Amino acid sequence: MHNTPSAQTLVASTSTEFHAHSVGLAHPRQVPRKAAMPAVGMDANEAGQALGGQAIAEVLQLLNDTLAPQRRIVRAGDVLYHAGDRFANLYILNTGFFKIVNLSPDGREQVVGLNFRGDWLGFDGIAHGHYSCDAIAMDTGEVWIVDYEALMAACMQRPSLLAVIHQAMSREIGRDRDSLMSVCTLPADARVAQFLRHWADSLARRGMRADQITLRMTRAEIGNYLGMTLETVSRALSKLARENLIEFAEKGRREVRIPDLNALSAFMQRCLGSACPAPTLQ
Amino acid sequence: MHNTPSAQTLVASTSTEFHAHSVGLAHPRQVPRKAAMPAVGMDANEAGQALGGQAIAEVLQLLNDTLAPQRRIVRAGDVLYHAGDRFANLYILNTGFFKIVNLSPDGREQVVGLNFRGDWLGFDGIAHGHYSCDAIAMDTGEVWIVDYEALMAACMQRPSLLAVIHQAMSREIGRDRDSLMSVCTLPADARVAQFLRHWADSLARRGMRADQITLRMTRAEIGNYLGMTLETVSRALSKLARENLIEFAEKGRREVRIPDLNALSAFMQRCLGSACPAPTLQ
DNA sequence: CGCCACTTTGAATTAGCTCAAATTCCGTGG
DNA sequence: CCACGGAATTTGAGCTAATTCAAAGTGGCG
Repeated sequence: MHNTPSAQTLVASTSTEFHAHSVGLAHPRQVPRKAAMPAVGMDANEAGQALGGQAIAEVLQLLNDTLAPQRRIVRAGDVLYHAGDRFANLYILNTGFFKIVNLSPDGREQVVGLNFRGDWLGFDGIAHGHYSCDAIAMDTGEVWIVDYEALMAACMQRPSLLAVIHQAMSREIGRDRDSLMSVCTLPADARVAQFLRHWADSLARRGMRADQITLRMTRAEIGNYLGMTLETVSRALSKLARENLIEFAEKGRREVRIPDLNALSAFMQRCLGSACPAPTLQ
Repeated sequence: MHNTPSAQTLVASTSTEFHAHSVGLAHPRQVPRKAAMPAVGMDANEAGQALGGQAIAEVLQLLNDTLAPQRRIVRAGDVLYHAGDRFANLYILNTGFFKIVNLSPDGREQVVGLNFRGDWLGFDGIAHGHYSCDAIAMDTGEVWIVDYEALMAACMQRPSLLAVIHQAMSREIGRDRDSLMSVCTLPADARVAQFLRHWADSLARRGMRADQITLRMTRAEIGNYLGMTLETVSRALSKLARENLIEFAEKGRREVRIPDLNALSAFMQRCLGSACPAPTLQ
């Protein structure tokens, strides 16, 4: 792998393209060795991975009540914060979609996260007092701005608020690790399938329809996020369409219908199976 | 890429075997217990990256004073917690060395993190009330066990303690994202070079000698962590040795001397350069 | 209507994987 | 102390998934 950052530019961070957001990797997490697996029907991982729509609403409510955060409307391409900016705020995404882009000194650029409604942004800035990546809106949306110091002060009064934040950070850590696992262990086709599945799950969890998703990123951005070239993304999508696992809307290739989510997961497994006899790791 | 989880097993997760490095005894281990090693001569570059040895000592001191955490001695192969275990504690690594392994339901296994003295373990469990990965000792060491609830209670009294924890979580997020970027944007050779560089920097930051590192993982484990096969790791290391960027100890190939860290970084850049004209990713 | 960015698809190339064999290590037991 | 055996490592030789290069197709928008 290793797709060179070069030529095929990631397009547009700041471009005007319409939004995008996330999906990441969803995939089913471990069957907890000894555990109580929750939520039926939904991916184990995803089940707890994030709060459901209801919970998100509650958190937003709580924040609104305790801190009356400032609002900010963003449009596609707007940069909420830049790598290197002084850290002062955390942000909560009320509507819209963001991508998180890591930058290396030598010019490499990597999409390391995609965020949906209810997600927090800016945790990366706490460690060093400066954000370590760019947060870029991929669509029109609204973020709530929370002063970190004020938030901490509020937390001292309300432990439940603190718990909410810790859960959000913990979830972020889990998501990032899942991303790494996907990139390291899945072949390209499976990664794309999982990407779609994750996106759909993310929408579903928030109460939005999951059978009809609008990719808010170019093939180049998806490829960057998944660690492959835009051509490979395109080929993978074409293959999925050929096998009727997805359908493109009549016009434009950004709208994707997913008739059967489970079929997508099955495809993923098939990709894996066709190369690995029997793990038995450990 | 996509190295199949199959055949080449990752060795040992849950096993109790001493696996590996029995080498453990015969080499320069980390600094003694409570020595507050000052970390002189550390890499300027890395200085701000994370807490230095001094800061780590202070944090340990603070924790010791406020919570008198329980201690646990671990030996190579010991599992601190399993994916699925009920979350109750966070852990701080006082001495030793851990790997964090993510598991997927279908048997894939992915090393998603490596931890050194001063690092926290267990944040991944906060989100869902269950740990989402395995934490496995790779050498003899000591961890301090901190009851999460008690820690939160203590934080309500001491905001500075809370800040410490948030910084640790934030750093973890940053590290994970850097890993993803490495895997996605660097060719195999560069990834191995960066891995060594990172390891050395981690040691230096903690006041240990960085020119002489003992890899406590098999080639298979390193490969898994870096998203490549063990053969590729081996070839990359051989290449680095051929170019005199590293030297193996007379006996055994687990001990690596790094004459010049900057040369390693230069090598990395060279790997990149030899394939990419000019980014300009805007 | 026409430009431009995005996408698709094909063909050639290659980094990294798979398979295989030889070598070195290291722990164990005689 | 040395021989034996399993595990880890190295190295070579194909093979292949994914990349690179190239060209044609499509859609959105001024």
